Amino acid sequence: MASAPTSDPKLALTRERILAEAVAFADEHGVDALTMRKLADRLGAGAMSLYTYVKNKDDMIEGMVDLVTAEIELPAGDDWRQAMRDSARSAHDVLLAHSWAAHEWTSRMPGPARLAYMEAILRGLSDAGLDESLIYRGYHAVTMHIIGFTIQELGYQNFPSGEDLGTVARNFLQDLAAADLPHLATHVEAHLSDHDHGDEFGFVLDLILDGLERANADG
Amino acid sequence: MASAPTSDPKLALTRERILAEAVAFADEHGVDALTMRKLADRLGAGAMSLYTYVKNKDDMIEGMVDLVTAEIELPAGDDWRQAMRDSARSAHDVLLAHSWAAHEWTSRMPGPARLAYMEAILRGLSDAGLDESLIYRGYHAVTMHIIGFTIQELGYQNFPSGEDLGTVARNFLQDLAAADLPHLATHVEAHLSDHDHGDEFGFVLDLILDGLERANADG
DNA sequence: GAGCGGTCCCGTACGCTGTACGGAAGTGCT
DNA sequence: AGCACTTCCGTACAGCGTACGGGACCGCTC
Repeated sequence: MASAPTSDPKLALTRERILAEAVAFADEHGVDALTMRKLADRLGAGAMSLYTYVKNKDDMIEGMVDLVTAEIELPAGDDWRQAMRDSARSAHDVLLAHSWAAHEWTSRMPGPARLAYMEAILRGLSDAGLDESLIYRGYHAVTMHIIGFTIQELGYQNFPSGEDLGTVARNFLQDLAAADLPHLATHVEAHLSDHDHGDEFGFVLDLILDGLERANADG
Repeated sequence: MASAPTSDPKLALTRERILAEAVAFADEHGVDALTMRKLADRLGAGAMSLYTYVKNKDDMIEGMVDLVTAEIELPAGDDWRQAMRDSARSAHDVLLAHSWAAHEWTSRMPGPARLAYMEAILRGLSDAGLDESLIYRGYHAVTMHIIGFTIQELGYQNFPSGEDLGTVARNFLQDLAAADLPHLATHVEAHLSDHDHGDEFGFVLDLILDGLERANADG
């Protein structure tokens, strides 16, 4: 058996492995279901062993968010609007894929990957030739849109599970009819109807980018 | 002692009183610190007594969000843009005042007050004469902005407490200088400088409303 | 008065959480 | 062989949400 290190039957514990497994777990079962004991089980380790690599659970989730952030494509290329759109879309995709991440993103300190992401967005706006005040505002407008839109989108997924969304929504519609909420009923119907409203995420993003460009031209 | 009902020294328990006290507690200490036992103590009651009026903690928080939502001024008046702006500003103020609420808002089913709020926003956009598709998209754009912007704003308040924001940010700036993040450093400096960037919330909202009006004219 | 059904309240208990602490096991170095 | 160091984890504790069953009081009806 030669010289068997601790990692013969099971891999050695590392911060990276812990964070990756934690992300996988949260993707499958949600962050709320993520506990140190269950995560340790999955890693074939004891709960307390994790604390060698992770200060505490908060620190771990911070690391998880940063790991996810690293998946996002940064804006790149000559056409700043296209670069911005592509990156925003990538962020949107990533945050949808890790549906717990958007919520955590908004309530935690940024790690290195997120700082790099912030820097890249700001550089993108700067490259666009916006003046300083518009860079400042544009940054908030764009990131707000990415996070806000995604969170809103995900909100509808959290609704009473068990039954599928369509059934739930249809029941919901009946309640709406009973109450006196005609516009809301129409809106929910629009959500249910298959006919496409097109690329909503991009639509609002373009509203913002158009507005920034226009303000820059005027200013 | 005449006929002393149960509510002589302390008020009787009601759902309204529980929710109101829970909101007050969350305002003071945050939702995370809110536990059934501590809330019951504040109400001069036992923890399990609350469950007569509240299905469980989730149901209670749903009720809290709805109570807070009821504070928001609904859009009203002939000028739809001004009505929309006023209501959005009111929502922003309310959600800032109850800094835990925006997060809970996005992950829970709407109660009656929130349904009424949604209906009112949709009616406002409908009154503006937008076509159906733009009402659909405009609704999401506007609500996304209100929630997203507020959450983002609040994010900066959650950062390591104890020291004041200025000190923390200045330390943070030094780290940024060490790393190679010049645009981000500039941005943080802009946050720290007192010189006003004006009404950012309204700026982005106007970007969106302008865009909607323009799209409606074009479409 | 006595008895009774109903409402309101809560003490106790259970399973689960994050994590402090102290010790065990294995490594490389002298 | 002995020692310092790292890596790992068993145990324990305080605090959580809440199921369950019982007690205290109300307004009734006889």
